[in-house]
Amino acid sequence: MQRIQMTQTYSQAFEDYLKVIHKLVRRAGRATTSEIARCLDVRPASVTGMLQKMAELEPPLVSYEKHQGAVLTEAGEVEALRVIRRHRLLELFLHEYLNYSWDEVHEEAERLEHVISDKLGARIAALLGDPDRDPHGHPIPSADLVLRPLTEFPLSQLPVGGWGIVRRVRDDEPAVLRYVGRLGLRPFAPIRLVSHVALDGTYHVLVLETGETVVLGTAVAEAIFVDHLSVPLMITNQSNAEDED
Amino acid sequence: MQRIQMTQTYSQAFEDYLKVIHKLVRRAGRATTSEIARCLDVRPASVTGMLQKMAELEPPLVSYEKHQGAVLTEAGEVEALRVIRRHRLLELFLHEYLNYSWDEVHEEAERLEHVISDKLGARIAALLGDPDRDPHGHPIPSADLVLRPLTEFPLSQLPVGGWGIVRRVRDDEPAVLRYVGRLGLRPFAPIRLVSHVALDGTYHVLVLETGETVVLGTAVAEAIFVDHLSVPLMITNQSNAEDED
DNA sequence: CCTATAATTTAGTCATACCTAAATTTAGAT
DNA sequence: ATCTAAATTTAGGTATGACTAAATTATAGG
Repeated sequence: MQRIQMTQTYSQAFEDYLKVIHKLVRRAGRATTSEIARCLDVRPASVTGMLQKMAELEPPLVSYEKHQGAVLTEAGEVEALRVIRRHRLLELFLHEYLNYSWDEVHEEAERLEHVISDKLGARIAALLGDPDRDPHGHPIPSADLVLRPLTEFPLSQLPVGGWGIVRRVRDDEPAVLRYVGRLGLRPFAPIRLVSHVALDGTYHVLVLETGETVVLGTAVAEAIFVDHLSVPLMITNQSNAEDED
Repeated sequence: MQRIQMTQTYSQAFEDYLKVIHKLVRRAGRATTSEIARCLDVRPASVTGMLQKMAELEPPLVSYEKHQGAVLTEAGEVEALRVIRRHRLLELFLHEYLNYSWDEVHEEAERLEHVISDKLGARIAALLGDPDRDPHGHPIPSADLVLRPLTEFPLSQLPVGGWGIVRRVRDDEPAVLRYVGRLGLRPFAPIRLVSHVALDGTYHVLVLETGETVVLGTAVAEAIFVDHLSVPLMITNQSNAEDED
């Protein structure tokens, strides 16, 4: 009465590579050896070795040619999305049920994502009501592994004077998350880019909900992703829609 | 602002060895190479190698001499109890919050116990109200790693005619757990050993709560642990304290 | 077009944790 | 006390997935 593992399972290392390659391919069309190495904090030579292995599995997880970087195959995409789904479900679960703040969830989920069964993933998803966003606003792939396409772009690319709504914040820097959270820059927060000082690379941002204008450096302004918001008034309070700093 | 891991951390393999050695030492005073091998489903030669490594760590986790088996050192005991606490907290958590039945929790906890942080362990313990039993009745080491001493003994050792109360059931055989659970033999269930048929090794057991007398084979009777119960009446319902089958 | 630099790959190591086969030690039966 | 069977250890090997150093390929500037 041994339980059979229906689903092929890959090493933690492979799962980490798949996640990173998925991210880099989304961002740039392909994942280069050195970018993967940087993301995983390993040496490029190690990445070359792993890409060769992943490309020679049956089925292959990546399509890889020497010096050309890698992209995910169909099978690789599926596996990557499975890991990403587990990760984001776990983040939300830790946040909702175990009192984790949004800067703490990532690190714990990084380890748990590799060991939870499909059953546990499904139970967590059910408990959370089949959610589609993690605490940082990242989309959670659906149970059938469809990932909502991303429309948002870095706050740093908002036109000066333009309104936006925060959609997500990069989750891999706890310090950034704590800082940004304290400023009220959380998913769904309406904001306006008041000005950009090219001299020192700062962005002056009005946070509608607090009425405060905050000043962000480039690193932070590039870690916050927003959508355009044409009519800011629809949201909320009285008269500060035209406040100036 | 890197987070420092205050607590020394050991490989999953070491943690598994520590758990098994802890169990065997409790049971028999020391853990032999072949018993460890059987429990972990590895070859004795592999165990020898691991015992040598664990004995030469600083601090050593086991005290080991050739051909004499191993016992845990103070440090090994602490680590073993930490893993056991995580395992049992996880089992109860899965049972209470994620709809796992008592035969499902062990397998999932086996993997999770190696990756959850102290923080997550503490949050789970708090949520559960600092429990002292897992779903199978095994004691959970306290936060300061004290393990309640065991008084219970196998049902098979109950004197014929004697009353007992189920304290715990071995958790590593899902089929046994499902079977035993269906019979009502769960922790705190009062029972009476009606008779033992030496011929075929069966035990006839009255389950007070259901009024049924069930027949158990040796394997099952040795997987159920009970304490003596002098006065069965204290517990519950009307007239079946002296029911006979 | 050619060269310097950056990116990548190859070749060879290492640690972990398992394995098999063979040698050795222990322990029980006569 | 001895011999045999069981338990244990040693020796040598494998797969993973990292590393370094050296060789190779790609690319951008002149």
